[in-house]
Amino acid sequence: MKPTRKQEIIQVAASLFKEKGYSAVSMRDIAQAMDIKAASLYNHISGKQEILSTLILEVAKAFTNKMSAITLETLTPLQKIEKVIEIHIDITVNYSENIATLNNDWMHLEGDDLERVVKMREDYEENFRSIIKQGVAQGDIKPQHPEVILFSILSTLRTLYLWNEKRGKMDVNVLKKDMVSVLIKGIA
Amino acid sequence: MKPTRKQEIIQVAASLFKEKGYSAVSMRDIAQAMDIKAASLYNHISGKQEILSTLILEVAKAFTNKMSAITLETLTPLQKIEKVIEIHIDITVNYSENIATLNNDWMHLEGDDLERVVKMREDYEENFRSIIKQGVAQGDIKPQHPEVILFSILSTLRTLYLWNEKRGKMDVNVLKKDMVSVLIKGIA
DNA sequence: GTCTATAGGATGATAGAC
DNA sequence: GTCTATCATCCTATAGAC
Repeated sequence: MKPTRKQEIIQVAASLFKEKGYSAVSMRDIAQAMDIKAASLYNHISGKQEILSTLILEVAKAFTNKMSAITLETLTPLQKIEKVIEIHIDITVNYSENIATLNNDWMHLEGDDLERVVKMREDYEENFRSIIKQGVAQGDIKPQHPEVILFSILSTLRTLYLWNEKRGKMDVNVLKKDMVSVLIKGIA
Repeated sequence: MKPTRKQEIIQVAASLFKEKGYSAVSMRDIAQAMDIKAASLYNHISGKQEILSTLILEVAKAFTNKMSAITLETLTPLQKIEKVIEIHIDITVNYSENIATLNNDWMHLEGDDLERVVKMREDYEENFRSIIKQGVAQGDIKPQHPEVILFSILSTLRTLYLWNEKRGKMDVNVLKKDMVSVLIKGIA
């Protein structure tokens, strides 16, 4: 599929945003990377804000959809956590630049988009928290502070995008197995 | 100890940088937060870059020093990892805004400062990697990919600063114990 | 779909008065 | 130590020609 000009702009912008952050990238930077002038961008997009919200909403929706699908499945809590780890790796492989922007520049969203994304993130976390609490209640997960478990797994998964160079050489399925093992069974 | 005016500026800037990122905060923003005019800032600091490099170098040095001290101690690899987790929590409690800036805005450093900080981070990672490899060699740590272990622990520790509101209610020593347990022994 | 030209405002930083 | 005034540059975005 040949990308539309709009999709091209968003992809180029995503790569620059990942490198320097939304605020440090100008419309001129994006245009220069495409070998056109900044004014030409506005024939395809309404402004810089549209690039940001498109980029972030795309991947935020992916996470939300996958997570609610997992919640509905009939699996043990530990199996669900395993699935969460796997979908995180899959989405990271496909949207690594979007995730950088979601993590680092969500606060530069404006209006309804900001509210929506914050809400999606809260819902996601709440779903994850429920899985952990259920695992603790069933005795499958250690009676540790659920917040500590949630935080430590989630921060590893959320920064996976930073790890793409080293991961590049690793097979995705090997990475999934290792990650599941380390996060669930520990290292000792 | 009463902070100097310069230290005040850096502290106020750190808080704003943590919230919106270095590039999105103007000298006028910093001045406004101190109830003075932007031009007055230049009586105390040479420019925005100086704020950034002071902030980052301060905490980068703290990590580097603590890490090389641990390397020299006579402990088992697992005990060393335990110590690394503990010093990360301690430094995060004391420098939470600096760490946000180190993590998110190091690429906006210029000249020698940029090189120095990148090198310090590489050295830090290399020390950590050595500890893990030694643990694997001795059979104390699972023969998992050392990179996966390194990455998963380090990304949890590096984003601890994001967790200060929830952590606020938790005792630091309880947090250390839980974190060590989750990261080393897993959750199952 | 891209260009030139430009508006209108923000930005980092300096000069010089108090 | 802070101020006002200002400079030179950069920013997002628009208008209108091709």
